[in-house]
Amino acid sequence: MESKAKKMKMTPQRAAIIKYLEGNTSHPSAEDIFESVRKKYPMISFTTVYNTLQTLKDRDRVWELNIDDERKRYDPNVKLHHHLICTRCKNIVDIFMDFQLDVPEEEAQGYMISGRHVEFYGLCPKCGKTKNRG
Amino acid sequence: MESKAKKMKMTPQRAAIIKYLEGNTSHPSAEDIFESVRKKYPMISFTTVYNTLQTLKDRDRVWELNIDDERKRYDPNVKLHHHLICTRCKNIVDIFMDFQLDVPEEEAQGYMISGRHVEFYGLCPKCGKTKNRG
DNA sequence: ACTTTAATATGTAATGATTTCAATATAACA
DNA sequence: TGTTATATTGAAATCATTACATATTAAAGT
Repeated sequence: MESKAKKMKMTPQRAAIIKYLEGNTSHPSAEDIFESVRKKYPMISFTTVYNTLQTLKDRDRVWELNIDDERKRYDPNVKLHHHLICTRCKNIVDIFMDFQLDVPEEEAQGYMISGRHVEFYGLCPKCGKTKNRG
Repeated sequence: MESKAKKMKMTPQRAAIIKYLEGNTSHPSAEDIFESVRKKYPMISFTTVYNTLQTLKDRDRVWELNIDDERKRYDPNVKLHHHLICTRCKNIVDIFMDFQLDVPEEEAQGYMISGRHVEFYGLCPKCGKTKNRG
């Protein structure tokens, strides 16, 4: 059984992926990670990227975001925060605000709520300026 | 150019899809819609389901949700509300609460925010009871 | 009712992200 | 240094969704 504490075997590929993610606020996709790590490890495979992401997810070291409708995005910051995505270019930024998000019993319909995430949609400064082109 | 007001041609297939969606709070996937409508219209194609959903989206008559990491889900209720998903069985229920979700200028980083959506994660009553099986 | 026409339905093929699989390689630890 | 469980790789498979070409039809006007 997987657990957060379980040690993970370190490999150069994993180290490179972890290093790329460390402090990264760009919310990269698997492909972004692959392309970046590939510069240093040309032989790395997509499967390794996905495997490593799964391993990190299992250990709560990375957060898989579904906010982008085209692909999954990954966030190494697993502390509670929220996101704002540009609906045009899909750029994502962090929102560190502590919203009051309590759901009254009767609204929760018997669910045991364990997580909450606010998604904001809008246009980034760049896309906001070029609304009518592209 | 598409617009919310633009009339859409009505066909039996579309009528069936719309009827299925009307008042539907199950947040169906495209496949759910396809399987349901197929009972009455065995010849309907998946493409028609997706085309119709696109048409309805363009007219803001349906909301495409990315909350389920496996597939897109559709909600005919386009009035602002939020969602709670069971992380095990992916059942989704509506949360009608008016949270205060204002983002201060400096947090918005120049984005023009146009939408907001709170996603809650948890276990539904049924899955909560069977945590350790399956 | 009949025509016209743009919009829609269909089936099939293509796409793109993600997963599976079998064979090979290697980190960790005795 | 040898053993072994775990990771890496590349190729193929899967699954949701989209694109495309052809046939059909709703809608609007005659």
